[in-house]
Order: sequence, then C-alpha cells, then structure tokens
Amino acid sequence: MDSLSGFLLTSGWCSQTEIPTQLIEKTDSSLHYAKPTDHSDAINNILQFWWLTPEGPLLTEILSPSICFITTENQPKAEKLLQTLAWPIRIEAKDLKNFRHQAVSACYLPEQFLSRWKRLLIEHHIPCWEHDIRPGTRYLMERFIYGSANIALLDKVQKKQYPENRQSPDFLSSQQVRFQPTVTRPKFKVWSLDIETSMPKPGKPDYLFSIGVVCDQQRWVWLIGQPDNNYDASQSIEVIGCQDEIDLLNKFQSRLQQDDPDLIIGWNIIQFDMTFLLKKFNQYKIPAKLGRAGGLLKLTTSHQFPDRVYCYLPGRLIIDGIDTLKSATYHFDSFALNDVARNILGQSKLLSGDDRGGDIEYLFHNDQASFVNYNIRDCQLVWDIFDKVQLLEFLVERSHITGLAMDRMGGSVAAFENLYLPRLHRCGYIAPNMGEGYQLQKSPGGFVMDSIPGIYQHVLVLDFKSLYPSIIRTFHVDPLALIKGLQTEKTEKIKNTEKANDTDHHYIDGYFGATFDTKSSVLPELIKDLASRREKAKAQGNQALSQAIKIIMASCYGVLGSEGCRFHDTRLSASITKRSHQVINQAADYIRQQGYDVIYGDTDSVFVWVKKSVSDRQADEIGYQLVNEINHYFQTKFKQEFAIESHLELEYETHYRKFFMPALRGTDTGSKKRYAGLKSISQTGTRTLSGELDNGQKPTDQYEVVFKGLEVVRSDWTALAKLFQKELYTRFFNEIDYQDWIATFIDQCLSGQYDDLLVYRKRLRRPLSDYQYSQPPHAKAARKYDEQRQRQQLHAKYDKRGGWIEYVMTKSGPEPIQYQQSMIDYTHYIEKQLKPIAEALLQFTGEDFGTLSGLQPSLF
DNA sequence: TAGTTACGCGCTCCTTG
DNA sequence: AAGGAGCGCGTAA
Repeated sequence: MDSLSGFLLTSGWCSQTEIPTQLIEKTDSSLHYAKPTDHSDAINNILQFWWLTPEGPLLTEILSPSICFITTENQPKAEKLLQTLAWPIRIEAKDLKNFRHQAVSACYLPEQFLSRWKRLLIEHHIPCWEHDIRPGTRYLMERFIYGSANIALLDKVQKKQYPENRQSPDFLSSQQVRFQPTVTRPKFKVWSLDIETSMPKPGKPDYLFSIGVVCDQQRWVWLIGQPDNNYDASQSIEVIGCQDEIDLLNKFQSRLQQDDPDLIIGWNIIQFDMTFLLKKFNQYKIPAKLGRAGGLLKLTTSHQFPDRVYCYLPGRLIIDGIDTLKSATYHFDSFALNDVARNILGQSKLLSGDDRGGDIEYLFHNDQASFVNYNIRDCQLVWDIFDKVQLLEFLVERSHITGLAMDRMGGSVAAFENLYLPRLHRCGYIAPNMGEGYQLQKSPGGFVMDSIPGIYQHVLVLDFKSLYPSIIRTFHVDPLALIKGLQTEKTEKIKNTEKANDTDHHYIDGYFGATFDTKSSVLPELIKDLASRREKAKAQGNQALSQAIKIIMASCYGVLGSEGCRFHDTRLSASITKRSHQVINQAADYIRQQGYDVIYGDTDSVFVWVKKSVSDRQADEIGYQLVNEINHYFQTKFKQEFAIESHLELEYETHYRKFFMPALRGTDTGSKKRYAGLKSISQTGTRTLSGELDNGQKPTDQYEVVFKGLEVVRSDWTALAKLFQKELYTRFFNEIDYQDWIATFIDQCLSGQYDDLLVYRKRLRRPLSDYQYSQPPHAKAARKYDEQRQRQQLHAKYDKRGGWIEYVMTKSGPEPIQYQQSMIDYTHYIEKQLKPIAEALLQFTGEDFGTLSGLQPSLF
C-alpha cells in the first residue's frame, strides 16, 4: 500500500455523534459517519489531522479515545458509578504507576464525556490524572510524531472535492492510516494578507475598505469601488473592484478556496485582520468558510487573557509575524511593522512608498493608486521579513523538535510535556497533576557575584555553555529519577541496607532533600539527544533548527520551576540552581588560585582580570588554557565525588581590552548586571535568527564598545542620554578627549540642537486607573493624553489596557508629545539624563561633572 | 492555549525631625 | 529637609 510523507498543518477532533459542520452540506454520503455499532467503538473521538504532502493536502480521520487515569484501587468504585449511567467509558488496569507508586487504570472515553466524568470522580473523591491531555496531542506524541509523519495509507485514498465550489482543488482523505516518525520539510503555499479599514470612531461603524494579498506569483487587492486602472504597471497588482462589503467578502473567500494556500501570514493578523473579517462575515451572516473542505474560521479567547484571540481553521494555518518573532526570541523596542521592517530589512527598503501621504481613509477616497500600493506594501514587508529571518523554517523545525503546531505561540510547558510524557510512560509511570510537587521552599535563581567596580584593562569572560541543561544531564536532575530515588531511599531505610553495596543502582543527592536515581531518568537522555542534534544542525548550517533546539533546551529548567507545569517541584529547580552556585564559585576559586582576579560573575559566567598587560593573542591563550583546565578539573572532581561524568563546558567567550564596572549610583559598592567593555569586532556573517553568526568569529583590528544593562540598552532612557553615553564611553576607551567634548555637548543641548532626542518612551503595563499608589511621570503624561483626547471627543487610550506613552519633560512636568504645550525643561535633561551617566564614569577618573560641564552650580 | 530569578534606578509617598 | 520603603519598568542571564 502507498505511503506519503506529510507535515502536520492542523489537528482537531469531533465526536462521532455530531457530524462536523463542514460536512453537513455534502452530497457525497460517503463522508457521513456511520453510527457506532457497538459500545466499544463509542469511546472514540474522530481525530482530524490535515497534512501537507507531496501529493497535496491530506485529511486523515482516526478513531481514538480520550484517556485519563485513576488508581486501580479506585477502579471498582468508579465502575460502580458507571453502572447507573449509560456513559461510553471503559476502564482497564494498566501496567503503569503514578508518582506515588500506586498502580493505575486507564479510563477510555470520548472527549465530550471527559469533563463530566472528571467532575463525577472528584465528587466521589477519586483522583484522576492526565485528563487535560487533548486526544490529538496524545495520539501523536505517544507515537513520537513531531511535526512530520510518514503516513501509511491502508485503504484506498479518496480524492475529495468540495461540491459547492467546483473550482476548488482536490484533497486526499483517508480513514485507515498508520503514522511513523519522519522529517519532511514541505514547500508551503503562502499568502501574506493585510486588510485596510476605516479609522474606528466612537459611535460610528467600522468599514472594510480592502483586502490585499501577496503570494509567490501574484498580488491581489479586493477593494470597494471601481478600479480606476491608474496603477503602476511594474507593480503588477490585480485590483478587483467590489460593489460592497458583501461582494468583497464573497470574492475574497472564493479566491481563497480556489488558490488554496496552506499558510496565511500577516502582522497582528489574528488580533486584528481575522477578528475584523469574522465580524464582517457574521454581520452579513455569511459562513466564514476559509478553511479546507469548507471548514469554518473559529476565533476563541482565553479564559485568563480575555483580550487575547486564538484562531482555528481546519487545514490552514494563520501565522502572525509579531508573535513568531517573539517566539524566536527576537526583541524590538517597537513591533510596529515599519519599525521591525527598518530593523530587519534595512532602511533602503522603505524609501519607496514609505510616504503615507495622509491617512488611509483619505487615500481610499481620493488616491486609489496610492491606496492600493500602500495595502500591498504592507503585505510585501511581512513577506520579506518572514523570508529574511526564515521564520517559517524556524516554525517547521520547532514543530519537529517539540511537536507544537506551527501556529502555537508560547507553549514551553506544552513542548516539554510533548517530549517528556511518552518517554515517562515507556518507563512505566504516568504524570502527576499540577501542584503535586514539593513547594514548601522556594528555589533560588542564578548566583550573581558582588562586583569589584573600576576601570580595567584585559578582562576575560568565561561562561558555561548551556549551564542548566548540562547540570540536568550531569547530575541527573529529573522528575522520574527523583521519585525513584526517594522511593529507594525509603525502602532501603526499612530494609536497613547499605546504599553503597548496591551495585546496580547509583544515586546522586540534589538539594532540598532530593535524591536522583541515575538508572531511571528521562531528561538527561533527552538533553543529550537534543544537544547532539543541535551540533549536527550547526554543522549542516541549519540555523533555524539549531535555534529551535536552543530554545527548548533552555526552557527545560524554566518549566520545572513554573507552577504551571505538572512536573513543578522546587527540589528539581533548586537541584539545578543551587548546584550552579556551587559550580560557579568553584570555577572562580580555581581562577583565583591561578593568580588572576575574578571581578564579577552572573549565573553562568566569570569575569577574569588578567592583571597584566597582554596582547590579544596572549589573552586568548590565557582564556583557552583556563577553560581547558577548569573543564578537566570538574571532570576529575565529579568522577571522584559522585562517580559521574561531567558535561559542563566552560567556554572562553570574550576578551575585553578595556572594561568598566560601575558602582551603584551614589556609592562605592560594585554594581551588578551593568557594565561596558571594549572588544574587537567579530566578522559579521549574515544575520539570521537571533543575530547569531553564520560563520566563525574572526577577530579584526576593529574595536567596539559593548554595553550591558547600562542606559544605552534601556528603552526607557532618551535618545539623548544614549547618544551621550555611547560617545562618552567610546571616547574614554579609545583615549580621545572627552572632557571638552562634555562641555560642548551640553552647550549644544541647551541650544536646542538635540530637541528631537528628548522623548521618553515607556509602557503603562496596567490600565491608567490602576496607578493608585503613586503617579509616576509616564502615568501623568498618559493622563494628560487621555484628557486631551476626551476634549476632542475621541476614545481614551490608556484607561482600559495601558500601552505605550511618549512624553517630554517640560517646565510644567511631563507632557505627551502629541499634545506638548510647555517649554522643554533642559535643566531636567542635563541633571537627570546626562549627569548621572557622566558621573558613573567620572567617579573613577577623579573628575567632576559640574566642573567639566562648565555650568555654574547656581544654574541648577 | 502557564518558562525562571536577580537586580538597578528613577520616582513618589510617607515618616521623622 | 532627609531618608527609607516600595512601586514600576526594563534588563541580565
């Protein structure tokens, strides 16, 4: 029989008793599901997976139940409950135990009965486990299907066509399949979509003006009105005029079904575009059949974040660029499309067509050609960003590593569980519920050393590569290893046997009373596997895969320390962090014994002051020698103390030719998490995911100043302060005059030369009304903003959800830049933005800001 | 549709004198 | 007036 390799697009389920919405109108009776004939079949759900295969889209429909577990001890009690009910639930004793080492039985039932079954069990004080694992997720993970599958087709594949839409393409459908893990990297058909609407005004309805789409070959704009055919031919945009919103929705929908894209990408596309479109579909009572086989667009909101919208569309994925960049660990001060495009694509891209020339509404009514270009330009920018950063490639690889759907954002806990649960089950255990772990003591975080402030020459930074994962691997920190270790400890106490005599088992003590059984662990092997796959990906130049693995590895510690994870247990997280304290202190001690000073360290790094003048080459030699020795030191030490192999890897990361560690403001105490240094610029490769370099680091004789934690890297300091600090440090490190320059800079500032750099930009993280305790400047500015808006009879901006505020400091206090009325308070900027920056450094040169600035103290 | 803790700094508000 | 507590934000790792 045939088999196909497929990449999972969407996964859903429905019950056998309800016929899926999209099949109701079908004339082809073969797709109606036969009523279950016997009771054993009634426990099943219909799992619907849409795959992309080389033959096109494939829908597989599989009968499989939902599962939860109870103790076998409770099974008779549970079965008794069932006797009076005609619920399709089967209970079977399994060769599995829970984390309390009790034998468990599995309940098989359809998803729609799960919550009432769970409720009934709880009412009768019968605890149950793993009831929150969705059946589709469980089906795939238990078969180790992550993202891709080799799909064996056991029956004749049906070619399906959607009857009401004759032009729509065929898709394959099969109900008899078998999956095997594989890796396939599909060629998606992608649409980049952006809609234009009227500006929302209080009491006025919103109008849909147009929908723009860019794909591989074509560009379309559906707009309301007659196309005036006055377009730039080189843009080759097909403009489709529509009579009204209904006509527009229908034409758009019909083209979507016909062109049949796999992915639809956009900018804030779910929260805005899809939400708006669905509202319009609902307004005109048109079913939003935007999915495959006529599947309906479904938007839901989260219980916890009512503002957040989630989207489900059978057979197609809707993927947001902002969310995806964030999940690939990108960060920008502003995620506005223009700002991100400027950052990623470079300035030049925007020069053509950046001129908005009035707002969209004006263009729509008066300048159709510009309007159309504008609409398409945004689609194109999104397309180019996805392309440049390889966002889709990243999402595909993430799916292959974690099993998360491509459109699933966040989900660290889900990713961890996808990997951990099936392996745990193979070891004979089921997972605990949330809150079952130890949490009487709080687990500490990373260790941050007290720093020795000052100006240095030749500081080396050594840091442990993936410290937490390597500790997990080395010390067998693992949920299963923990409960097995503790169990053995208990029984051995009873038997009063010597642990040391037991040659089959080997235990490592953790912290907070933890003991790990090295023979029964899951995570260390998982980490080992991920690490080796990452090395392989790097060697093959698969940046996206390497990045995806890095993220999942780093999150392994995070989820164990998170109360939202069922494996949360502070004995686990503390066994990682407290061990890291020990490791970093031992490394620092070793370095001191070699005659060097350790002036600082944070979590996984040590800053080594060489204390003598060295060339770059000599510095590198010292760095490499230290890391080699220390790695060897730990290997020997751990072998002796614990009889384990060390997987710690200290790396020589940076040589700072010059280095500055500031003091806490107004004191002589060394600061933490803030420093600057001068280092040689590495050869820059193509910037891809998260700015890692494609090629190796090749030092040149160019130097750059690196800032960590200081004002330069803080988005809530003004551009003025950042410019000042950057130039000051650059001059200082390069031994260029800074004394006279400071005075000049202040003069220029006072003369208004930097007036465009005075804006503060900050977020109100909560609604304005929540600022009860105090009124910080940004809240004052936001209040003034909303007051002005109210006067102009516009919506208040900050009362419901906070948001970004931009303000300047004037003689009458902070004022939003949109409504600035008073004069700039230059004294404020010099005193509060420039002076503290200068003094942090001048404190160590023995100079005085007041003197250098040339200003009379009386002025202030 | 749940990754973590540690930290600095500007600011406001409140206590103390 | 001076100083400390605590808030709010953004950052390091």
